[in-house]
Amino acid sequence: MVPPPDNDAPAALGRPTLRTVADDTGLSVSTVSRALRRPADSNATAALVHRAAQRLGYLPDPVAASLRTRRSGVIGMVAHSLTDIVQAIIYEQVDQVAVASGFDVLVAATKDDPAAQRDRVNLLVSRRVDGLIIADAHRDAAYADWVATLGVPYVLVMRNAPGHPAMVCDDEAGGRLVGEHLIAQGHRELALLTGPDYSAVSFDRARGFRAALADHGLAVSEQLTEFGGLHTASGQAGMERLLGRSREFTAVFCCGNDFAAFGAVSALQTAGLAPGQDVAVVGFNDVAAATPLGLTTVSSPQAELGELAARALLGAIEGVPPVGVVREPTLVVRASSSTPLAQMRSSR
Amino acid sequence: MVPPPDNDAPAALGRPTLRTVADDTGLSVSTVSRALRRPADSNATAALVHRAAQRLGYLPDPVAASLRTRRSGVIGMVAHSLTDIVQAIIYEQVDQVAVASGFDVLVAATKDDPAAQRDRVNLLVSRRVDGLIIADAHRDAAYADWVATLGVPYVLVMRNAPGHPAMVCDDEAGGRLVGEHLIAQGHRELALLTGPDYSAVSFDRARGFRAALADHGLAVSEQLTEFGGLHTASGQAGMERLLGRSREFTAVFCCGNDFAAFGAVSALQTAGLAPGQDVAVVGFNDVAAATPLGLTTVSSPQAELGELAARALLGAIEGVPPVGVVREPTLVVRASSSTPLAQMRSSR
DNA sequence: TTGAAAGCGCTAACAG
DNA sequence: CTGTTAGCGCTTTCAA
Repeated sequence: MVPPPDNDAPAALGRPTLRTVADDTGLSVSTVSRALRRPADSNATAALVHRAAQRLGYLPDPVAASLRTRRSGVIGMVAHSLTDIVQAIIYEQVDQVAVASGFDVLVAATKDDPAAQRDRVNLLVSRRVDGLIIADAHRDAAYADWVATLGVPYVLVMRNAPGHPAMVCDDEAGGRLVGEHLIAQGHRELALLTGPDYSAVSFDRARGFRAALADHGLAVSEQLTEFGGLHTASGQAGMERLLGRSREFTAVFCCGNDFAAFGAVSALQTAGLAPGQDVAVVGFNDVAAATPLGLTTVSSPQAELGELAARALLGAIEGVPPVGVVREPTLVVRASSSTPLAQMRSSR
Repeated sequence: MVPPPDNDAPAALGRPTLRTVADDTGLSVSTVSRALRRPADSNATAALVHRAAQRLGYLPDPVAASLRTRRSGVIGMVAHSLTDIVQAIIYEQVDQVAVASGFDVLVAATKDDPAAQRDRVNLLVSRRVDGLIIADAHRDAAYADWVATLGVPYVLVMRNAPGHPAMVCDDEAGGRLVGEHLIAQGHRELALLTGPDYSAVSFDRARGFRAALADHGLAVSEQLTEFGGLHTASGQAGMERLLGRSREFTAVFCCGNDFAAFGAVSALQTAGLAPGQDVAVVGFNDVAAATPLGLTTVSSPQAELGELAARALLGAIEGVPPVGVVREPTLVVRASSSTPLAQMRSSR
């Protein structure tokens, strides 16, 4: 016969568990578990247990609890890249709201790769996240549609996808603002540096821009359209290709983001053209460096969208169906586009 | 007498478990568990089990496994903020290396708040992370010392703390490079916009800068020292305070980072001073926007440090004690400091 | 209120 | 190689 385990033995090595606290207080594990989830002052036992737990340095084990309850107090956020400042800002807002409500946030970056999107989301779900914030949705909604089948509450943020709850900026309006502004400045030969088409964000901005031009009987020629992407390097390369083909434009809209615009500015400078003086340049997002650079750009309420997304998700976890929100962007005019065409150096 | 549970009953609703696969194949749970961890082609049973698992849509439950094995296949990274591009770059490298080795990464941002540092690390540890990457260490090593007591493998990155394995840039050398450069350009009245003193990074840069000046019998006066922080807003405010007090400087080193330098540039512009022409400006990190702005700065191998940290941590998890690495930075001279003092507009 | 007991899904001895 | 048995630490019926 094997001797019965000695339940009063001090817990082996390692962190104290409920058992440790139970043995210490002479109570049962279940009583301790309950007591710990009441306020410390609700009850004599609760007080006793909280004190003992404190003294013993007990910390709850969320993974054990999670195994049992099938919820984790964690929400997952999937971004395309956290080196994109906009995604980082959203992440930080989400984190802040979540932590204030007793949740924690796990992030995952996917680089917009569909395989990574599946893998990361599956991991998050395996880890029992109570909800998902999707910041890297694609226009073709296959990804978002799949997320919706998972049975986990979710909301999209920044990037829209048809038929899903999303907290987004009105990017088409943003594109229009830029188009109207440049036309008002006298520009007629307009170039466009696009962002990735799979993102509703850059797609809609380009559409709005084109729509504004169309309203004035103008258009961006094929010739003056190039891919500018989301990075300084891709923006620079795009502008170099553009310049290699034509200099018959007086303004360019970098609809991907300000970083692409920074790259475009570099390329223009290298080509001996002064942004704002020879070619007007407009970006999107109004990141910090846009100010000292004097870059005209469109400001969108990124932090607010992150906060809205987090709140909507927390609501969804409580059973309140999330409802999408669209916020309006504003144009921020700076030196890179504030000189009317007529006064620019090489205006034709 | 309670009837024995019907083990052959189909698993209730919900995801298939090992039990589901076991029942389906007529094998035991443990056999299935083992088979699933071998290659599918190692064995007739393994093949059978893998096929069944596939067919039933079985996905392993990492939280259950983690509860049992006390390891998770997850490494934790704690950063001060992911909106700091440098921290984001490090995160992405860590993530990449980790994922390639079958690990996943959980991030947490602390804003350098000690309470948040404890909370977030505790959370990560509760979630059974197999190792920790600390990117927000402080110079007073209380935080790092505490992390070391946790019994979880860890490495520091970017920010050093005495007595801990760290992958860092030689920031003092970086500060020296800046000092030598500005002196060589003819500057004698030098201002310093500091970063937070709790970060070894900005502290060491300031020290190196001062040491270089001292080598030439120069010094930064109290009068010309201001806090510039790590953000555009704080850099701008710092420069405004500086300008409010004195214009007797011809160059400024913003040792916090390039964002602080961007803020300083804005403040100078607002004051009617042209960076590079009236006042030389130098930043640190060489972020993307430094190029179009023509900001002189110091380039440090951030991505490499992230990669090194991840590899060192993975080694540490295997039992190989991590050893710190120091990488040398390089100066990148651009327009904001390339005009010698003698040729600058308001040189005295 | 409290405690005993069962079990979340998995892995790890230990026998066969 | 296989199955049996025992938990990991926690929550949650269910009785007392």
